[in-house]
Amino acid sequence: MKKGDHLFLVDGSAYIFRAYHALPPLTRKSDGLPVGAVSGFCNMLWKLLRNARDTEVGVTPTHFAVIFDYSSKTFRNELYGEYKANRSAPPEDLVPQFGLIREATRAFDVACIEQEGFEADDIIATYCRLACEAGGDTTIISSDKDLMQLVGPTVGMYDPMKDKEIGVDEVIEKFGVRPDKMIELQALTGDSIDNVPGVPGIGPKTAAQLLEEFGDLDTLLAQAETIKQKKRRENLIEHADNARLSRELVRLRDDVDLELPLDALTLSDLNGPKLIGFLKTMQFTTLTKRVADQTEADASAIDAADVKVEWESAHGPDLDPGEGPSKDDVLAAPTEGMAPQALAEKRAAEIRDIAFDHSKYETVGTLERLRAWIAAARDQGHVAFDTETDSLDPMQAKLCGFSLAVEPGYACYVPLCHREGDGDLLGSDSLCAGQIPERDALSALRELLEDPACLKIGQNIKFDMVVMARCDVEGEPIEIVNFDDTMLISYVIEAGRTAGSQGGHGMDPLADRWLGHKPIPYKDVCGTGKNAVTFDRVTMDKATEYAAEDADITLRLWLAMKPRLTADGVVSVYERLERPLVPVIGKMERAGVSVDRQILSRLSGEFGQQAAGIEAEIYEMAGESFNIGSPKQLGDILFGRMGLPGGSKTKTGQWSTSARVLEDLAAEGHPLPRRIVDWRQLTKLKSTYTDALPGYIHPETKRVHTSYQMAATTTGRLSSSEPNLQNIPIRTSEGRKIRTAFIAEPGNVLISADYSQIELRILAHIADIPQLRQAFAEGIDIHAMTASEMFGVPVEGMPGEVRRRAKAINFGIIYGISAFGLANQLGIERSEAGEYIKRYFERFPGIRDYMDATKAFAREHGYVETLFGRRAYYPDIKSSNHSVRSFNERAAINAPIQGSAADIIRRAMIRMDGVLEKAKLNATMLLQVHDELIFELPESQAEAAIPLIRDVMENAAMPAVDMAVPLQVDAQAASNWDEAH
DNA sequence: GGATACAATTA
DNA sequence: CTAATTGTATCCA
Repeated sequence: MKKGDHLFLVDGSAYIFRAYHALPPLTRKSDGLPVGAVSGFCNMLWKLLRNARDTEVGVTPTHFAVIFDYSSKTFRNELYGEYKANRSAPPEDLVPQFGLIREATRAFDVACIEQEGFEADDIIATYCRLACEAGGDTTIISSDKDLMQLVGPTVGMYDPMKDKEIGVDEVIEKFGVRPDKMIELQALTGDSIDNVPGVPGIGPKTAAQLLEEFGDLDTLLAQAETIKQKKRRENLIEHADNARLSRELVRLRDDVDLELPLDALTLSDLNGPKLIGFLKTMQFTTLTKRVADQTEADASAIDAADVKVEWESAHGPDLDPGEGPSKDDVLAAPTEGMAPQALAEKRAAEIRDIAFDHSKYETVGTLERLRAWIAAARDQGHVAFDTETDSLDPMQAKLCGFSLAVEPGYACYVPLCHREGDGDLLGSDSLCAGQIPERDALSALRELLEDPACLKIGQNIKFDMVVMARCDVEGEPIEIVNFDDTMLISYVIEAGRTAGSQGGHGMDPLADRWLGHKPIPYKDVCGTGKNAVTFDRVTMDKATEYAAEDADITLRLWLAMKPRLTADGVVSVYERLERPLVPVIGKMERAGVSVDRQILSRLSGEFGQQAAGIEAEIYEMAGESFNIGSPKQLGDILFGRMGLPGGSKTKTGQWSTSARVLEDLAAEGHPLPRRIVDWRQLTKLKSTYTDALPGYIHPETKRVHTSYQMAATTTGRLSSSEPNLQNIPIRTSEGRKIRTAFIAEPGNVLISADYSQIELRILAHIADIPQLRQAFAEGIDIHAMTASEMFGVPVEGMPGEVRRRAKAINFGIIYGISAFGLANQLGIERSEAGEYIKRYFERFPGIRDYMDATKAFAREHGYVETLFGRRAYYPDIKSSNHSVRSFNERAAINAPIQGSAADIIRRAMIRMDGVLEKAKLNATMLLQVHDELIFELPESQAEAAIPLIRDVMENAAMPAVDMAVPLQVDAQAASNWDEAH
């Protein structure tokens, strides 16, 4: 470096925090990766490097470096252990941006500097000194007051956000002292964010005045007795040592042993293609264009770079609590942007105020108009999309039309195959006029749906995805690439908050809650009962009002709700546990499972015959015939006419005829109740499974396609319906037979892989219970271990009954145990159950601590969290009604355990396809049953697939959560589900 | 036909 | 004692 050269030093870490807080949240279009701070950083670097002459800095750099903090552990912590101890962990959507900003620096071909044991400020100070000695000038890109001590004749500062230079005069204007006195000024004022003590009661104004009066800090402290103000005098005397310590903490070191010499910072020519590759990866279209223009590169010829994003690495540079925003940064933010919470509220309120006007919706009848709408959508970068079909089952549904919304109030409906005429008389109905030929409309639509640069917003978009995938007009299924789902956003921000009467995450309740709007009821459009018609028979005017409104509402909901993800710190739950799962589950639903009709029909016959036999026996014993399926009639017979002793009663005052009660009666020697239980079991198996399942076999695929609900439970579990394949019998030998009807295609096998004791393992991890952790680490029988701890019985030769009780207690713990419930489960007295619980807590005090802590957390915050940050709300946990409150407490204790297990298997499912594909295995994931995954694949590949599947599942928590307990997965292959499990 | 009660099935 | 769905009976409009 020589005279006339100019060094730019960017305070990278400070900039990251400042940009994060000052700029509105921005996420990458294709995958929701948070990139707001990265974008701000890139724009700033570009400006500094290319337009330097135009800015007020007025100079062009010859040397350039971006400097980051490496870790919060520096020599200052040895001086003062509490230094920066107040700082909290950075927000979750900032974490992935730390690494990206370093990548950005490299893409700009600028030195990227961080050094262990030193703060960025010390490195900056050292380069400043070296540049000064070489006769060059320096500009520090920062507005941090900690750096102002370096300002002098050859060193200036520049605030890139306010586009403002800070020189000697500006420092004096702001703080009332010359830059070389900044150290002493800060020594007096201290800094609550960095936890620099200072002297109490002294702020910047007083400090400047004192330094002016006494000249320097040592003189001031030596002559402190002469100060008139009593409090100030006492504080200065009492905290003199703190002031001296603070001076050492704020003084920057300019003697860092640099890894990179000053001359290595010489600015090289910009590598346009490299930078463009990075910017394309980030999808910063405006800046990409600008860089391409300036460097005369052809952006379209450059591929997006392969940038690694580590959302989850919990350790490493920038990530320990040492790096919260400094006070200056936080104060600077509100003038330039808004806090995420305020922004979310403002946005929601603005959207709510926009009125609905159904008359403005357009019916699109020509390809030109459709193209115009699609162009508007692409121009905007996002569009709400909704399909209209003739069925709620996406595997049956035929597409009738679709709607788009580009801005609130601007929406259209594109009818595709609306018909008119009398459908009952063959051939008398015909396609309505004014519709685009379906093929043309769909190929235009494909362009939009498959364009990764345009975000498609749906309400339960999995439905639309399955419908569109089945619309393979050109032989290729239509994909929806790059999407958001308002149902899932709602689920992530308010699971549990809106349960019950308020009505969950469907469009109608969401529109009511967020927009104060009641959508046109479906009944008003299609009628009800036997007058109901399918959507393709609705007149196009009515269809447009209804369908376009749906897209309009979806768009508004997205605008109103999306910012809440950032405000609540749950972006990663949505992006890592919900959104990527949508196509995975869509694929499973489309795959379906093969069910053997013959086996079911044979079983149905068997069950029917047995039930009929038992029915006759029952009438014989009862002395009359009655409706066994009616609990009311049954109760009258048993407890009225036959005079048996009743057990418990139901909440309506009826005698209970539950299996529990009937089994107790059977144990007392009455033969009839036993037969009732048998009859009920058989009729249940027949009606719910063997009779109903064949009706779900799809006419074309010949397979059964369940529907998974992603937003149905409070805890994060999926649910399955139509048919529910998550409650196929397994407990009894009769029931198990039903599983033999779930088969692989000829030449294929089914693999069932299930987690062993996942919830107890999660409990052992969360509550950190040494005995449980050890037992799982050693792979020993967990229920026997519990029994042994509690009852002092050795595991060897333990009676089955003892282990059974311990097992019930272990389950009870996961369910937020109560003496009442445990007594019920084990059929013992409540007092005895209470004794068990007491003894359990004595042996495992950590469990009680976990339960108390969880309840306290839920009461304070109104929600609990899983290991992965998913929230479950329990608004009634403060209820004055004891049973309501207790119920909520138990649910709140259970939710982090059940929910963490649900999160883990979701993670496994999301990763699974990629791993199997990479290993060239043609395995299809078919079903999920909470802790189990079912696959179908060629028999020859089963041996190779099993270890792979186990590996993905066992390591699914990593790297986000490093479990203290290993996860264990058992997997087997067989030709049917019964043998595979 | 729609809502509710009760009993069954699963993890 | 946690989380779900389904089928039948029953009551009500």
